[in-house]
Amino acid sequence: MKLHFLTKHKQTILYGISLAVLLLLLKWLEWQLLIFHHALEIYIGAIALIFTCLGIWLALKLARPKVTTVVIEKKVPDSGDPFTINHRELEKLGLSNRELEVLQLMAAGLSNQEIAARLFVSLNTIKTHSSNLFIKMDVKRRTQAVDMARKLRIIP
Amino acid sequence: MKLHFLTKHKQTILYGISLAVLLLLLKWLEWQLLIFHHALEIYIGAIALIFTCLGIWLALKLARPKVTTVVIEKKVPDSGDPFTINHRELEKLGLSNRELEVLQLMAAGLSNQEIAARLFVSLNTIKTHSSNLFIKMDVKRRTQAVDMARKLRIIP
DNA sequence: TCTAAAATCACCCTAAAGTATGAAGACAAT
DNA sequence: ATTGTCTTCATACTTTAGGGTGATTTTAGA
Repeated sequence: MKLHFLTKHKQTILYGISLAVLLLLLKWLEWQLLIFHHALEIYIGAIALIFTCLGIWLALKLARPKVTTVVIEKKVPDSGDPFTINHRELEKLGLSNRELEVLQLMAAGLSNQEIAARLFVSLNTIKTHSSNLFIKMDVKRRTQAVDMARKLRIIP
Repeated sequence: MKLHFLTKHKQTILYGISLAVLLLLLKWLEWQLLIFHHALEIYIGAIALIFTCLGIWLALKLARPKVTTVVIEKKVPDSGDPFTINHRELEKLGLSNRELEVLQLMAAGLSNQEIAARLFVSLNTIKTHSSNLFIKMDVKRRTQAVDMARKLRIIP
């Protein structure tokens, strides 16, 4: 039981010991201060330095690592079919017809102005559609939207 | 030049100002110490606390975030072609290494600002690279460039 | 060593993209 | 009839992209 406790909390115990050593060091520094009365600035500086390092160390040790999810497409050899639309992903996004059209024209490299002309609507309409589809796809830019759409096989 | 310096080093300047404020605070604390002579422990404690926080803050701000990558494999029907770079087309375009890098990051949906950060160069540099590659590829926009690059099999 | 291409950066300016908000008509479902 | 979504459009504003120019520094080759 005791041994298990030791092994399990080895980390914590080590931290505790380190802290104790640190406090001893501070006490020693304080004692030094009594001898060299004009070393206050040095003492303060040392304290600052030590605790800055402590803070950095704490942050690095304890901060939870950021988790990023990366979708990697595993290619599966498949017969001839070059491209089939992934209807499941498409429905999951909830894009409307018009938004999908705009997305496809974006992927072809058209500007909003050109898309508007192609679809016989105003530039503002295209901006609205694009903004909405960016929100639905959770992206910030058209290039991201196109990239994601390709990865999800929504567009060729 | 000056304005750009201000905007680019805004972060750094803010850090500097924060540090200055912190030092002022310390001076003030020191002055307090002269009045309440028995507050040394409190003073030291405050220093320790402040600099621990500073350390934590520094670490969180400046340390590159640890990234744990969670890979989710996603099966995608593939036409048996595992993408081979078309070196002939690539040479025909005459893109430089850096320009190709920028193009690839564009295709991943990054903004010029993000590309600059990724490649550790300035925004202006990325703009220059992108302009040059647009000329070489004879396109007008990044979206067109990405589309053409995919069609020419220069990027996946 | 000299040179040409590549890479870097800055400044100014315009164009395009994107954000936020509001609104109105069409149309299907309840 | 009311509700909700889609589509359309506008206005105002901010941010990003892109064009043009000029410059310095690296780097690789003749």
